[in-house]
Amino acid sequence: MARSRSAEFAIQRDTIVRTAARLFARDGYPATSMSGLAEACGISKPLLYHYVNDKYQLLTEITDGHVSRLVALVDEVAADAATHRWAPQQHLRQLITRFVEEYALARDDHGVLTQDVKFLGEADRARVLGKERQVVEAFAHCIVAARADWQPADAATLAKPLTMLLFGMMNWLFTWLRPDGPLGHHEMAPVVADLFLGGLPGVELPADVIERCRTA
Amino acid sequence: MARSRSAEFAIQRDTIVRTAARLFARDGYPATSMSGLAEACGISKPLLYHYVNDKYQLLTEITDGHVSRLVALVDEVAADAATHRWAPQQHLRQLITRFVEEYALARDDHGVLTQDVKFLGEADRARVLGKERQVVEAFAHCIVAARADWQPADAATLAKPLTMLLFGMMNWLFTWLRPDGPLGHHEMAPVVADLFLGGLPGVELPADVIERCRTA
DNA sequence: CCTACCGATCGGTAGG
DNA sequence: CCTACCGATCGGTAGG
Repeated sequence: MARSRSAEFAIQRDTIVRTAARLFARDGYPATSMSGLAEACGISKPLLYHYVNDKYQLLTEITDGHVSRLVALVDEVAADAATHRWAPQQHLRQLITRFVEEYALARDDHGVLTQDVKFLGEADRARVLGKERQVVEAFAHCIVAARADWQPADAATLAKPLTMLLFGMMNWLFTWLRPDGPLGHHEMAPVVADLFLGGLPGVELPADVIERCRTA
Repeated sequence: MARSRSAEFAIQRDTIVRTAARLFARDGYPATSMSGLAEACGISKPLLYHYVNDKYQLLTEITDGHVSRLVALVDEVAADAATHRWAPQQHLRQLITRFVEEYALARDDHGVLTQDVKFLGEADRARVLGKERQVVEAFAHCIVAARADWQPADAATLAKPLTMLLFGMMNWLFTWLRPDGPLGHHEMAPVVADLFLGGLPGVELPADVIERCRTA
């Protein structure tokens, strides 16, 4: 059965969005031209504008689509954790593994998310950052559960910063990990988990810093 | 005593380079216009071009200047380590502290280095990445020394990736740490060191992965 | 002849 | 679905 016109349209459009993500990730949003994108897609510029409204629409679609999948991934892993009654450490390890896997699959989209979110307008940026915050909170909640010795003030001060250190490792991964290198993301995910879970029990802040943050 | 004309020139020029770093870090190199830079400096565009040859010169100066200070910083800390006969763990902790301190002082420059190095020409990029590699190797050397149990193949496989995880945490720090927040980089540097040094002893890769990387 | 600097505009190219 | 264009703005420089 032949595909309908709208199915053909959706396929061609998706190719364009994938190509745009690749170029945005490589050159950055402002340095990517729509002519260059048309050329990379093997189509004319007017035809490109048959599939997309404007350059900005590509940016919102790539960033919002990716961060929405990350929010869904957090929920998926939480469901698995409930089913299997995972300890917080195992839950966090699974979050790390699944996120590194997703980042590898959506390498370009993730590059655009970390690099070009600043070019979103205020409303779109707020929506994307809101979803990022949901993801961060899921990780932070898991980290707090893994540190049963923390007082509420310790958790309030340290959970988010430690989460961001973890995201620093994961987000930075794909800036240096070569896809054709001997070590892939599949080998690195457990290393990230081992390093973070191994270091987590020993992290603490001086009591006066905790107190200052609590009253700030 | 009045400053000489060339001293006035150097001061005004430095102000321009600092402002360019701030705008590049905020908006990215391609999205920053020379008209906007001139306006931010409170001077006309022709006067801006009296101080700098072109836009690209600003990018090379900011990135190369910053990474050169990082290379010097590595040597400084190595000298301190030799003087005080620091253990590798203490040496690494000091590297982390001093680097986080330098990143905080040169926040804009570091943002430009991590974000806009791709807009350098081939020769300039090679020079900057070469200096980055020097810095990475100093950290990696320290990490290997801190893991006395490693065989040469373990060190060859794990040292660079672990170094990059550490740089991921440090480089990502200033994307989320608010300068006016209750927690500053001064409090976060020991947290980064505790987390990394606490997790380092427990990190390992399966023997077959080490073997595959050794023969790759 | 040098420096410091302005108002105006250059050749090209961006998104659309 | 292409050629031919636009309003604007880019990086960089002219004359005075």
